[in-house]
Amino acid sequence: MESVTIKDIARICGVGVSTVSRALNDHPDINPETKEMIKRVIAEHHYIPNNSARNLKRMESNTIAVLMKGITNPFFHGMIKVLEREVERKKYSFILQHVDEEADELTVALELEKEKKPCGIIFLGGAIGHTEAALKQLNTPFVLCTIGLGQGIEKSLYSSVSIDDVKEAQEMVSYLIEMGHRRIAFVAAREDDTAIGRMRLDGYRSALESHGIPFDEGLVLYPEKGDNPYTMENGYHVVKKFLESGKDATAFFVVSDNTAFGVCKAVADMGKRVPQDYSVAGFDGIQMGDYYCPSLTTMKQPCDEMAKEAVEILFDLIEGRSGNRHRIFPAELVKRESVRRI
Amino acid sequence: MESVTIKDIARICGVGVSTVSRALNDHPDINPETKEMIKRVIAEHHYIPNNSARNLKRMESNTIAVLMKGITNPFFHGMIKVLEREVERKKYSFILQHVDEEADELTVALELEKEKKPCGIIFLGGAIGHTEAALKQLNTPFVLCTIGLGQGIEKSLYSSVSIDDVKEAQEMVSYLIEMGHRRIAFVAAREDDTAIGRMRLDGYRSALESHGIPFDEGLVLYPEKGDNPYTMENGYHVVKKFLESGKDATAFFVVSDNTAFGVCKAVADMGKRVPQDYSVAGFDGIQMGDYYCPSLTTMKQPCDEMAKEAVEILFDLIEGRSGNRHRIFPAELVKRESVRRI
DNA sequence: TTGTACGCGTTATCAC
DNA sequence: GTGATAACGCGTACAA
Repeated sequence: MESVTIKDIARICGVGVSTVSRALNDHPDINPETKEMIKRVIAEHHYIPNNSARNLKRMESNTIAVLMKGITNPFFHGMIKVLEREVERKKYSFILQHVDEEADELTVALELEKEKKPCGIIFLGGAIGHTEAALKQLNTPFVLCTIGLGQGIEKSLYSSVSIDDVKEAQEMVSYLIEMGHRRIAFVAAREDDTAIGRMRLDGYRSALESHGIPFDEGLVLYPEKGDNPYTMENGYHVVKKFLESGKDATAFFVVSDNTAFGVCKAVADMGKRVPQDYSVAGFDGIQMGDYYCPSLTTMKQPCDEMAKEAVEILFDLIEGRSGNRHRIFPAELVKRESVRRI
Repeated sequence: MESVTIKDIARICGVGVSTVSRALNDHPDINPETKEMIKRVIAEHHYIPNNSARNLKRMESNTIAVLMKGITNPFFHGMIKVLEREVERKKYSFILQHVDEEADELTVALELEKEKKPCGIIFLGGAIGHTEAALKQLNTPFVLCTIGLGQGIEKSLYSSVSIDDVKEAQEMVSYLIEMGHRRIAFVAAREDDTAIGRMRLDGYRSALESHGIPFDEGLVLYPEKGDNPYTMENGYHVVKKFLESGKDATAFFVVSDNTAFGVCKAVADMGKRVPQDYSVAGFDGIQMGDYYCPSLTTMKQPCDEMAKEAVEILFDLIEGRSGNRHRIFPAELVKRESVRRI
C-alpha cells in the first residue's frame, strides 16, 4: 500500500498543496469551508504528514526535548511528569528521548538538534564528560538537570539545576552521627566517579572529619567492576560481602535510595534487621522509600520544583530574557524508620 | 553558527556529494584513501548527517522500533534490555519510543512508520482499542508484547507474545485458597478495563467459583475514577479505604506487584502486618518484589523469554519466514513471605 | 572510481 | 484566499 502524501490530498480535494498545508497547520489565510473540506478528506484517507519532511523544511519546531539517561532510574519518573506538564502549559510540544546507558548524551543531543530542531533541550541525569569546545557545538539552549559535568567547565557556558550533593550528604551523615552512630559505612558509586557519586563521598568524608571520626577506607563499599552502582543488586552484593567479611558498622549511608533497598535486603538475608541491628539511610527521596518496610530515611531532592525551574530557565534562555543560570536547591532530610538512635 | 551539510564537506574535500555519501555509509565502491580523507574532514568539522533528510530519502532504515507505553512500569525495564541486546545481535539498530500515558499507541506507530520507516515494531504494554480496519493501516510488521487488544480482532492480523492472564490469575487465587483463605479481596484495574485488568479479574472470579466460594462484588476494589490502577498510591488508597470501612478479608490478590506495595503500606499504616494479619499476592514478578520486606508472593512473567520470542517472531515476519503467530508463555508462581497459611 | 542531477514530502515565498 | 515553485539535506541512478 502506497503511502498517501500531501499531494494526493491536494489532488483529491482539487486544491494546491499549499492550501492543504495551510489547513494542516491552522494557518489564518484560508477559507474556513475549504479547511473543513480538506480536514474531512484527510481523515477519510488516513493521511499522516511525514515528520521527516517537516523537520527538514522547518527551521525550528517549537518543541522541547528531554534527554533521559537510562530508564531504570525511578528518580526521574516523577520529574518527567512535571516537565511534560510545564512544557505543554507553555504551548510547546514535548519529546522524551531515551539515551542508552552506554551512549553519550551530547552526541545524542547534537543529532537531535539536526533532526528535530527543538528550541530547547533538558538533560536528565548521567554525566557529561566533555571539553568546553564540545559543549559549544550545541547551539540549542539547554539546561542540565541533576547531571554531573566534567571539572573546570566555564559556568557561563551552560545552565543547571541541582542540589548541593556534598553539603546534603554531609548533612545526612551528621544526622547519623547525632543519632549515635560512629561506624558508618558508605555504599558508594564507582571509585572513578567524578559526578554526584564523588560529591556524596566527599560529603560523607567531611562530615566524619568535622565530627572527629577518622575516615576508614575499609568502610567505603565500591561496586564490583562493571556493576551499576545505582541498582538494588549492587547494594545487596557489596553489603552482603561486607557483612560476611566480619567487618562491622552500625549504619549504612547509601549513595541512592534504589541502592539502599538492596542494602536492606542484604541485612535481612544475614538474619539481621533494619533499624534494630543496622540503620540505613538513602539519598534522593524516591516514592518507593515511603512505601518500603521499614520506610527509608533519605535526603529528598525537591524534584517537582527542580523540574519546574529547569523549564523556567530554559524558556528564559529561549526567549532571551536572561543568560545561563545555575540554581541549587536545598534538599530535605526525611526521617523515617530505617534509622534509629543508638 | 550555520550547520555544516554534506555539500560543505564535499566542497572542502574537493569531491562530489555522492563520494561523501559513500564514505558515510561505507559503500564498497570508493577508494580507501579518499574515504579516509573524507572521514577525517568530517571529524574535524563535526559534521553530523541530518537524519530527517536520510529518513525522507531512504526506503527502509534497518531499525526496529519499540513503543513503550508509560515509563513508570518497572515490568518493562528488564524487557527492554533484552530487546535491545537481541536486536543489536541481529545487526539492526534499535529505537525506543516512549508513548505518553494518554496517547494512542497505534497513532504513534503510524507516525513513526512514516517518519523513521522502521522495518519492524514491537509494542510494549498498554492496550490497543481499535478496529481491524485501523490495525490494517500499519504496514510495518509488528508484534504485540503483553498488551491488551480489543475484543474479536481477527488473530491472523497480528502477532503477540503474552501469558494467559486468566489462567495465571486463577492459579494464584487457587493457591491463596489452598493456603486457607476464603475472604480474598481483589485490588482491581478500572471497572471498564477490557485488557489484562479484565482478564485477571475473570481469573479471580473463576477460581473462587470453582472452589465453591461465592463471588462478592464488595471484595473487588476498583480505583477512584481517574487514578492509574497500576500505581502504589492506588493500592494504598483503595485498601486503606477498604480496611477503614470495617469490611474484612484475610488476603489481597493485587492486579500488579507495584500496586501490591501500596497495599502492604496500607496494611502497615493500619497497624497490621503482612503476612500475619493479611496475606498479599501480587502479579508480574518485578525485581522489587524480591527486595521488598516482606518479599512479595507473585506470579512471575518470564519477561526475558518473552522479549526474546517477540524479537524472534518479528524477524520471522520481516524475513517472510512465517505469518503471524501467537505465543503464550507459562507464568511461574513465586511463593515468598507475603502470603501465609491460615 | 567519481561526479551530476533528480526526487523524497513538506513548508515558505511569492505572484495571482 | 489560493496555487506554483523553490528550497530543506540527503541517497542514488546514471553518466563520465
